[in-house]
Amino acid sequence: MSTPVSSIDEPDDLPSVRPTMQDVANAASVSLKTVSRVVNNEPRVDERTRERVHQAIAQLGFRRNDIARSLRQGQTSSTIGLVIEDIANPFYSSIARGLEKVAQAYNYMLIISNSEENPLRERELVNALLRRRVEGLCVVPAGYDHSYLSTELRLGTPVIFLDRPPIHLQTDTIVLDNRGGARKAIEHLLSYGHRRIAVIQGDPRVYTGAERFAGYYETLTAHGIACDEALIYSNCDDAQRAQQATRVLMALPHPPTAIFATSNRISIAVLRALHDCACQPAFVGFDDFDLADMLPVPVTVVAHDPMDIGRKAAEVLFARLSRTELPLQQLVMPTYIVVRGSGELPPGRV
Amino acid sequence: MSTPVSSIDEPDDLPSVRPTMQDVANAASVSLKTVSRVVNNEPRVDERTRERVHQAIAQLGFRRNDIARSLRQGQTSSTIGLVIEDIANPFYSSIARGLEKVAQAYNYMLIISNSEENPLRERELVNALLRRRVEGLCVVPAGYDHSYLSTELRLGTPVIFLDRPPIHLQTDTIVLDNRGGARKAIEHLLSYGHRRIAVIQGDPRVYTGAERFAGYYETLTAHGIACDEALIYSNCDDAQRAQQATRVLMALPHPPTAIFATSNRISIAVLRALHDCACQPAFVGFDDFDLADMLPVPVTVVAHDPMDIGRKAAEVLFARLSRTELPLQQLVMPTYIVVRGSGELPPGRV
DNA sequence: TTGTAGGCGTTATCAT
DNA sequence: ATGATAACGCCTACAA
Repeated sequence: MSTPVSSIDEPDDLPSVRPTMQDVANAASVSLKTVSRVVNNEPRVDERTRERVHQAIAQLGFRRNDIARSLRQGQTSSTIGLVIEDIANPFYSSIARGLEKVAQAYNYMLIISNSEENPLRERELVNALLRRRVEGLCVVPAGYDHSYLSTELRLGTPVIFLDRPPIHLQTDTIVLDNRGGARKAIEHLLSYGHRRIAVIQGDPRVYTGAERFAGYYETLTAHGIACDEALIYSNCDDAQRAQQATRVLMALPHPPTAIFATSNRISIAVLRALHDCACQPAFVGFDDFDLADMLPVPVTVVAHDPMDIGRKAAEVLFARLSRTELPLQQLVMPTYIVVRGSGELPPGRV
Repeated sequence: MSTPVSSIDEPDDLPSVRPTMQDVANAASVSLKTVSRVVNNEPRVDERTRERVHQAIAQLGFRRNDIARSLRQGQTSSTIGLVIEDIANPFYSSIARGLEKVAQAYNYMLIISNSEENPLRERELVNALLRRRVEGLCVVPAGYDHSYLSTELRLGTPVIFLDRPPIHLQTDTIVLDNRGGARKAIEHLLSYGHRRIAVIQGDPRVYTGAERFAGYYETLTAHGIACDEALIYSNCDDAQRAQQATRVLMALPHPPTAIFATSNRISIAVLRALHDCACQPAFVGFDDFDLADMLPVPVTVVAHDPMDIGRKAAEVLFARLSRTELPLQQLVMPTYIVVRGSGELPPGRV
């Protein structure tokens, strides 16, 4: 073995510790401030000095520490936080994409974290993001009390709620026209002669579901149709339960002639159940999904543009960050029926 | 109007600037260090002092600045970076989910950025993440030269390549068994008697596509079947082109009896085209997708577990972060055939 | 139990 | 054109 005097373990003579501006300054025989000038492309640096500094930077593998940089007052972390239920869900990943697209244009980065629909985790994640000094926050809330954010709002951090409004807190919000979408779905089915329309929904306490159910209920009532309790199934976010509900519904002595599913995941479960039993009621689902047009009976849905939610949220957020005067935003994004076949099946064929 | 002496614009007397530990210390009449102790739950603080500090914290809305905290040597940013092509693509969002799941267990956060398959942007994003001192990096590379990361590796930042290996760089890599998956697909079709098997692929320079095509080519050759150039379509990542290729293929005087699509997106485009024309060759696609089992002819695919790629990547990454001795990782994740119907159609029905 | 001094890596300010 | 010095908000080390 050779003399283990030096702690250098690389074949070249480069140290394996992360270099700082001071290291670069030493290597280039200039002051730290000159390195800072070069790194930040400030003017008034001699060309030869600049060149020398650049060489030292390349040789040492120096990279400006943006964390230290952001510590200086006025400097920003250029980071925004997003809290969602599950990034693997296409609805949320589209929102994230829309957000990130705008963020990239502003040279901001996006920290994404998954609450898994757990109020406690939501709050922990929000706090963790704020401790990291994200400059703005987008939240798809899982909890039922967001007053814990009021101080943060007062301190100037823009917080935008997506898909569901905040509770006990006033801040910018972007939601879908859930109720209107459901109304359109039910009116569509009514216009094809359906009178016994079942609904399969998830947790009725979740805002979106509650609104969609309200749209269902209101519309039937408005058309003078009494809701048959036997046709209402709740807490079917789980695919198993949605399928079971579908089977029970279709086995009723007087089954529904149409089914309305209040979400993507429920729709797919219901369609699977209908696929297995041989019955074919009319069907409309809330949320569009891939290949809906390719199924044996193409699926009519209430669609919307999730990526646009993210984009709009980002626009509001960056407007706030740039201190643009802006009233409280309460945006409602449109929903619309996409007619494909399943929603136009006539009644009386079950 | 009352005297506008104070700059306070809130009804209460709370300042609207973000408080620091010093502010809390002043409010509680203790030293900064005592506040630090309370904030970090250190022992040896008098209960009454602790209480007073907690009150000041609550009143001022103090939140520890983790950016400043991480500046102290030895402290970490507890952040990892992920560079992918597009988070809205379910394959990548599943990877992200797997990663984030493990990261959350370690109390790390995940910064996600989209390269949009642009090598330049990939590099910019990687650099931006490193400037933010992410402690580790996961990259689905778009570029063709990753030597720019060698210095960073030497400095100790774990970098893991996902789905595609790095070029001109040695580092941990997790890819799918692309070639083996393609081989299984082709052997499956061969076992059902197919001899004219077309392939529709994307950019042949992209690693995954190249491997999958190689698997196709090798397997045919190994079985003594000469590849018919007329049955090979490349650069069909665009849905339009994939559909066009399918139509041209099926209009050949001697059309293929089976089609192999090398990706998710291509599969869906091909199936759409086949849906329109009335022909029904056997079909196997690489990548599974939602509702593949619900299409009129359920779709046989080469499947894998994207979330597991993310999980495994995170495990390797955190092992490296904890300085666990670990040889260079070159993981190959398994792929397997999911038999559903479309891949078992016999030849001679076109 | 509590406090003081110094430094993390950068930028702002002011001097030379 | 270049440099010295003082922050930024926090934690470590040590002292009282």
